[in-house]
Amino acid sequence: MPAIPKPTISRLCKIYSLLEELEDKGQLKLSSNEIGRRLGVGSHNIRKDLTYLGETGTTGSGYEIKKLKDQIAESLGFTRKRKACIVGLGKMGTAILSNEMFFSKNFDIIAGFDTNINRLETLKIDIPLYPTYDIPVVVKREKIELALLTLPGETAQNIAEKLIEGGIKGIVNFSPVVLSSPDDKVYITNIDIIDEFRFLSALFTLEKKEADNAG
Amino acid sequence: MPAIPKPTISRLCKIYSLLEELEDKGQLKLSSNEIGRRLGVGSHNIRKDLTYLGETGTTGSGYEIKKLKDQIAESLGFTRKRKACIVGLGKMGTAILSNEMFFSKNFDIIAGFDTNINRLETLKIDIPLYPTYDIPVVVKREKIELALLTLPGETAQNIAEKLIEGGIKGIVNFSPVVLSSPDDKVYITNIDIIDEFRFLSALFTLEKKEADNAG
DNA sequence: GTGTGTGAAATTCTTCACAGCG
DNA sequence: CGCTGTGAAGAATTTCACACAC
Repeated sequence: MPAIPKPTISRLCKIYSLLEELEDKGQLKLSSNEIGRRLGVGSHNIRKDLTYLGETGTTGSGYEIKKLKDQIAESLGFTRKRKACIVGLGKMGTAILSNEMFFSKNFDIIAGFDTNINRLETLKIDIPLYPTYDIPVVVKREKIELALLTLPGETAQNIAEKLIEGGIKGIVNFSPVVLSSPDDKVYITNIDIIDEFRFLSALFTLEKKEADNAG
Repeated sequence: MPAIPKPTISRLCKIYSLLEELEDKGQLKLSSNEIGRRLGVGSHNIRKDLTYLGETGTTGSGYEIKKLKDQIAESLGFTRKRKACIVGLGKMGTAILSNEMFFSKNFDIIAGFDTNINRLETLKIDIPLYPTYDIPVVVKREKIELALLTLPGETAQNIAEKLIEGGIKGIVNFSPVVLSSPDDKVYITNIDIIDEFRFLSALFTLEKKEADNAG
């Protein structure tokens, strides 16, 4: 079987979320058409994506939600919970932590870190908290695989290096700087709301320019 | 000139952020190599991206930061500020608002909305606040182009329709549901931290499977 | 020598079109 | 019939390789 393309992996993750949502609502089946509509993608594309899961169940009238979900979980490795941590417990970090949705079935947030030691003492969070200089040792000891960075600014790169020193495998960076991986063994995803706003603005602009050229 | 590919637009937005950051630090020039390293992309790719800006300045030893930034702004429409709003003023929404970085040079957040009217009265935020049923009329009146959704759950789709009714042009959805655009005139970006964690987990898993197969 | 610019090649990804199944 | 599965065609994107400029 050929390797699964990155865009397909990304869509499968979203499909998985969607399946969770629909399963909670009690829905049992759905079609590639419905998935496509919900994700803003053609149904062809969805069906093609699903072929990478090996056999996807011979239905005929759509996919069985529970089964499909299990197959994605199996292929993509969502069958066991992974350990994660959060670095930066300012407003942003605590907001994300308090959002109960974050305690997903797939991840356990087992540690929090912050540079400000006083803050650590006042927070009412029921996960162990540590100062950031403990990152390498705690990450290594607890075998933490994933980290979420919610730092106010500049410090992100510096912290990322501590995480990597501890052997972290992936980082989702929510801090307003572009984080780069010094090492190709560590995967980094940068999320930046401003960049997303810019992306959308660019789409408006380019769409408009095109229309002007056509007219 | 051919249309700019979407992936290129996305990278140009990130490059723009990077240039802002470096400009603030007083740096004057940088090479495609440096940009590529910071973004985790090949320098070829960066150079190719930059050719879509028309002439990018005949340098020879890298790009002049200020000039390149202006060219991106010009091509992608970052020359004027766009009006934006935020819907959902729970912990997440207020955290993002209080993050001063969000008051970017490119966007003005001129309104906030929340369903909970009592909450609106207690918040100390210096932008006008409205209940969500006012969304269509306020968005239309203020000519708001962009919206950030930070809602706890289910309500997102419903709110999105109110925004569209008001004539919004783009939505960045931070709520934990996949939002779909009922209308192709409205661009929607879904950001979901769990999905990003899943994506990274999938990469680990697939990388490992591949290694196992090879061994 | 270091670094950009770019057509062409290579690759990756998406779309199509249609066979096959319930 | 509606819906899935899939090889083949097509399109979009990335990578390459080398000419040119400082």
